Amino acid sequence: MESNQFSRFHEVYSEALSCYSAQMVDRVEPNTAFTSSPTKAVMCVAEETKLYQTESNQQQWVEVLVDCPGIQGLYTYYLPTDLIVNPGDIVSVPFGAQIIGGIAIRLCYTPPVDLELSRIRPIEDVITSGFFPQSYWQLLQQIAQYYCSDLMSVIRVALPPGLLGRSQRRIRLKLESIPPGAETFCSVVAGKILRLLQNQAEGDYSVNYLKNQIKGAIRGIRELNKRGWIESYLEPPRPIQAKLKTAVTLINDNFLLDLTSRQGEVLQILKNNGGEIWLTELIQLCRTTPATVKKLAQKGYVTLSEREILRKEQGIAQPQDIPKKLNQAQAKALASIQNLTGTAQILLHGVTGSGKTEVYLQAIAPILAAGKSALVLVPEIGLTPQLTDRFRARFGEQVCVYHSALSDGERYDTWRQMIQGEPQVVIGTRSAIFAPLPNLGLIVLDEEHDSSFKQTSPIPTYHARKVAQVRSQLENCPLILGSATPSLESWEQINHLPVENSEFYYLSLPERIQARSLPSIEIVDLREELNRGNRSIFSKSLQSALVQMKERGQQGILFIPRRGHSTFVSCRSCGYVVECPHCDVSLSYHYTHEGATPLLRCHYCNYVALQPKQCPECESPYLKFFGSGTQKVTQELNKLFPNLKCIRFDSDTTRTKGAHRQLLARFAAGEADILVGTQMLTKGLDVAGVTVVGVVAADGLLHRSDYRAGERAFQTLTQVAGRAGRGEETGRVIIQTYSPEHPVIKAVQEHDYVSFSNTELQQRAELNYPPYGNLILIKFSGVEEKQVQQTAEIVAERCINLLSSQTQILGPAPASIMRIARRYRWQILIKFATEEKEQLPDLNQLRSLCPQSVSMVIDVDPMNID
DNA sequence: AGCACGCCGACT
DNA sequence: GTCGGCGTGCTC
Repeated sequence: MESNQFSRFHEVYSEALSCYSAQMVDRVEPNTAFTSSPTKAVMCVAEETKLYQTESNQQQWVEVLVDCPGIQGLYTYYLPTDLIVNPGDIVSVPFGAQIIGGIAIRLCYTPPVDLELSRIRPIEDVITSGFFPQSYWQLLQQIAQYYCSDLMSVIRVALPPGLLGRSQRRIRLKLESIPPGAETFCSVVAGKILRLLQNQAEGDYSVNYLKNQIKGAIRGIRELNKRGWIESYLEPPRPIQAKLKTAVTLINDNFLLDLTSRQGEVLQILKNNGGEIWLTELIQLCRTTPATVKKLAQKGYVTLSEREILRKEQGIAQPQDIPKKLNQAQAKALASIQNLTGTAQILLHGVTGSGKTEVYLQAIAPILAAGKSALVLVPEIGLTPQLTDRFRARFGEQVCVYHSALSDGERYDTWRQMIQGEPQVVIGTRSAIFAPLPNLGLIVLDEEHDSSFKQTSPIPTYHARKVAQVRSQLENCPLILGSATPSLESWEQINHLPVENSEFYYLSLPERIQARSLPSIEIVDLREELNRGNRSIFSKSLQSALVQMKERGQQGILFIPRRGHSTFVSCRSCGYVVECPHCDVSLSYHYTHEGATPLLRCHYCNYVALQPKQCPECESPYLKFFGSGTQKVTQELNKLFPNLKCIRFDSDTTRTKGAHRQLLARFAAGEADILVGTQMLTKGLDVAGVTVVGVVAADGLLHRSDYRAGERAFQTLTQVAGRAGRGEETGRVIIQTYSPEHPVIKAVQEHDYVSFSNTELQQRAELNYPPYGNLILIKFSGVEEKQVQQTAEIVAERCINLLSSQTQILGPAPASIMRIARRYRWQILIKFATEEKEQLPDLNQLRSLCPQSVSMVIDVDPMNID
């Protein structure tokens, strides 16, 4: 039986609160985070406190940071006598016509001087009380500042979705006042809405839903309202509810004669089960009814209580697993990690298959034993069920996962369970770096080079590694960055930092576990292949490797770097390429099933079109698709090797929940010989039977305008190659390319991270790119091309005045894909030396230069600048 | 984000 | 003349 978590939850809160308010008030500095506060009185609160203390020592005004896009600053509310609010509480407040969420920032004895008392409205409710530990609040503020974002936006990523509620306008039918045949004498839109409402059981929809369903819905709603057929109302935000379950507790085991035999049996069973059990279980166990149990409660034998239960994503039960024996390098790394005290950053550079996970596991065990928690971040949790399974096998119930694919209820419950501070391991994706663990002992970023740790939109455009670094300092705990191909940022930090800065450590796992060798990598020159008359997308080498693989009963992976190399349709006669009408990109060919009309889809805005029968330009019927997507490769494979069973693994086949796990499980069980897929294959896939890895065409990765293209290509290819030969058999990797002499290809072939990174770093240094210089990308987008361009020019102009002459301002220039989803895109790139970061002015003020129709996003440390 | 208020074109 | 479009501006 679970303990009463609900009451524990509140105990934790009240404890936290006692030391909380004072710290909190100190930390709010009116001139940093809340510059544009409409409440000017903030700064003289301390003095006024004395003045008013004799008259009233009640803090009846609360300044609230409201959750409303485009709003910054604090709003003052008054505190109804029946509510207790503390700084840091999540509250629900009226705002205009709606009710929204917000954070109570501070309590005041006096209302702001420049505000009429009658305009101040009351706090509606307290949603969650005092959970932000001191260092957590600092983390949020520092991150907001670093990423030129507002505090509320950072709070939004940190909190589970739906916690900050928002009221919604809904309409409902007034059945009694609708005349028969109503829709025949009202407008078409009104009729549509009427019919929709009539088909819904309650006759009730949110206005937003109707707006999405029917064009011009607002007009129809107004009409119906005027006719008096519907009424409109504001539904207050419904906070996520804790899920309750009834527990039955035995309180009197002195069974008297007032019991029927059935009741006696039930009590006996309850007693045998430890005296406490869920009502549903008891009913099932005794084959009885709730009425019987209620009767027992009336007679005073048992009590019924509502207990909160936590919805937690349950992994498949794992057999208990014990720590594995470490090889020398692993043992050395573990020892170094365990010697650390306080904040420190460790780069754990281990080749693919070197057993990094085992080091994490053994590093975490003593943390848990010491009553602390650990945070493990991974690129995409859905892709690595294997990792979570291993953690569950080792730590059982102490493991919980936190990522965006969880339902709101699951996220909310997991989040609250984390606050309670029981020692636990949280495994999650990017946003889990904000997991509110009060007693953090270790943070691990696995595959720290992975670009999914960076958020591109919406703001804040944070990188989980940066947040982890700040957090590790604030929480005074170590941070492990693990990778086979460390990001150049992390590598540079370790290698060229002054030696006396002992906060950084480099630990290397240069060999695979059990002395397995790294796979041999063969480079195939596709130009030569063509010269020899092989027009298949598979080289002779790859073909023979696949045949051999099948003969030996082994498995293989075919990797297709899709981005930049997707299948586009073009005319053989005139070269016309079918493009998306909303974006400046070509449409991709999608094969759904045999005989279906081919669909063309835009990867940026999801626009779908049928493939034209003939070229719209020259009317030639010869439209052909180019490139090799997963579909085409699978088809070719089936044609060439009909006896090879393959599984397609891409965003088309893995869209549904649990699909990743299912496909991987089928593959691991040997149901298929080959897994064909895109980027998703590169991460954490560990199937012992895989001996062959083929890269169909590496060129899509190599030739890109982005300055990070080389780094990313090296990482991706190395990671993919690393999937081969993880079992007994040595692996074989075949990389097909038109540019075999490319330095990235050479470095991948030699497994030579060091020489690759040195070359790459040299180039970065010359051009002052990260990690040597810092970048900030300011992105503009809007429907009106002229307006977007003008705004970009005005902002760039202001930047020149605002920033020091040391700072380079590149642009404004149109983005390389100039239009996405009908919006034109321009950008400005700011490049500056790391030392200047501190003196950078607040770029957020540039927002005031933007007309409403142009959106501006500040991307600090952008990953893509093309 | 919503929802006011307010200013211009197509109708009774 | 009014109705109803949707462009700015405010919400404690």
